[in-house]
Amino acid sequence: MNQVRVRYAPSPTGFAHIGNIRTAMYDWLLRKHFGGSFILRIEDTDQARLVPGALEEIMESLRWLGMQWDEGPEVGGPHEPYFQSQRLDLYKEAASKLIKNGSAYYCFCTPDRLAEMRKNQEAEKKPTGYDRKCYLLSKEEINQNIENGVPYVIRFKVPDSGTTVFTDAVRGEITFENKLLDDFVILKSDGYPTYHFASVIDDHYMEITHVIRGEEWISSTPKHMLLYESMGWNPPVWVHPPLILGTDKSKLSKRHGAVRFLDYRDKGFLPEAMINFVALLGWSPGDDQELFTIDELINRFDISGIVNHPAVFDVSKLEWMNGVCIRNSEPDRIIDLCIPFLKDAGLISDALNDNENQYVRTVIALVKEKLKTLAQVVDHTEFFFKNELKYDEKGVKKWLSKDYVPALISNVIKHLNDVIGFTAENVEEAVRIAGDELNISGGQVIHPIRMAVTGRTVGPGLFETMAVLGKERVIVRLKNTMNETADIIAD
RNA sequence: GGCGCCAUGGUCUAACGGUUAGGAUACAUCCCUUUCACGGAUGCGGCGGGGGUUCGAUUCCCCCUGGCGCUACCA
Repeated sequence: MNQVRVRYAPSPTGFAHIGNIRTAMYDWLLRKHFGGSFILRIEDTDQARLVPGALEEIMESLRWLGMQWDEGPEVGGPHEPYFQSQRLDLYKEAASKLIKNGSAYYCFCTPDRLAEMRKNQEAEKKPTGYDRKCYLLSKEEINQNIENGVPYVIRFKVPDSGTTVFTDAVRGEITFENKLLDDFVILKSDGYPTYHFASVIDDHYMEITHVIRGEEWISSTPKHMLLYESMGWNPPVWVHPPLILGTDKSKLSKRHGAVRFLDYRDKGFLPEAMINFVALLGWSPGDDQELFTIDELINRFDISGIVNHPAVFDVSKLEWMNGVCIRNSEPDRIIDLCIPFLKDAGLISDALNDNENQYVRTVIALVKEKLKTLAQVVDHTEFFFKNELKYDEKGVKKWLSKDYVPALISNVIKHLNDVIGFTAENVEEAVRIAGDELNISGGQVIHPIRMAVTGRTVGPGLFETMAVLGKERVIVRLKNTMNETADIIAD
């Protein structure tokens, strides 16, 4: 394939979600694979629904993933402006061309009449659609209305018969009966174009080669085809990836929890994991590989691999993949990314001195391999930062209620006191000797000690943990344990 | 209601007429291990139904069913 020109054309009426971003991702992958241009175009034609901050968030999502656009806001390009609200003249000009060649007409019907009409159609179980009242208006009536300042829209005149056929790159040929299509509005009474119109005009002028957009647009594509035909233009390649569904199998939306794409960043997912996972929601390389670097993805991505059936978004596989990415990452990177989570949780202060910083980094490194998300670092490391332990009740009952435990703890304390150089090796030796002296072996020593020192049954290696915590804290915790867990044991 | 798209284990998917229907995830068990995680092994679990076409259908065609989408002066 030659160079491609693809566009991601969000409307800033809400926050970017998984589905939106996947579309952008396919645009970007195609652009990276074949070369060309990835264009970001803002479809801000619905002035009533604009959401402040939405555009910033969309751009932030793309930037976080490293999917920089070649043309668009902030970077400009040969087809400026990239905001539809700044291209109104273009649409007006195109609309009057369509009026001139008989493909479109003025409509002065009020919203009330339209609603009434639709209500009646529904009551009669008839297909809804504009009844073409204004199509029959005479030139005089039209001019009169315009002179009188009657608000109007411009509608596209859909052919009464025949079919409109187009080829979707993932599903093949799709046919629609023209008579079932509505005379849709192309220019609204506020002078703004509708999506259908603006996107066609812009895609043409911006020389878009592939329109990639969600499957929900298939039903609108015949309208777009008709528009291209009336303008005398060639349509782009249509690519409609399948929808991404929530676990209830409906189109992913607000009620499915994390709608904001950036929520995944905030929960501690890595960008490469998101790219890897989301790319696979609706695309398959054709073989069994499913762990990809971004370069591999670029290399292997192809429209022919886009599947034609919807995918349910299941976070558990994403978590697995994110864990893989975390483990494959350099420790320093993960540590840097984890620190903000610890700060947000109040476990560490905003300004760390060198010693504290070193301690934090050591602690995070200890649990890196266990993390599925960066946010989990908080739970995994809490006992390294807080001296009041949250004792795991089951663990206390299982390991601290045994008769030998108090004596064991005392003996461990005694030997630990003598340790010079509180390293994992030295600590292990001391603990093991303490156990041996009382004829208590292996797990019977380690589990109670872990409970006493961390409050938990699971964690990093016990001796490393103790070495990192340091002699003082370990001994204090050992001394306090029996007191602090007495209630639980008695219960 | 009309129109359109889709249909392989719970989930993501492979298979382009002939396979014991493959992989991943999740779950379970076991091994490894001081625990957890990782890793290794094993197990559980699938072609929505009915007609055709064919020597032979998961695969091609039709019908049904089911799911989803669209049906705005929203995108």
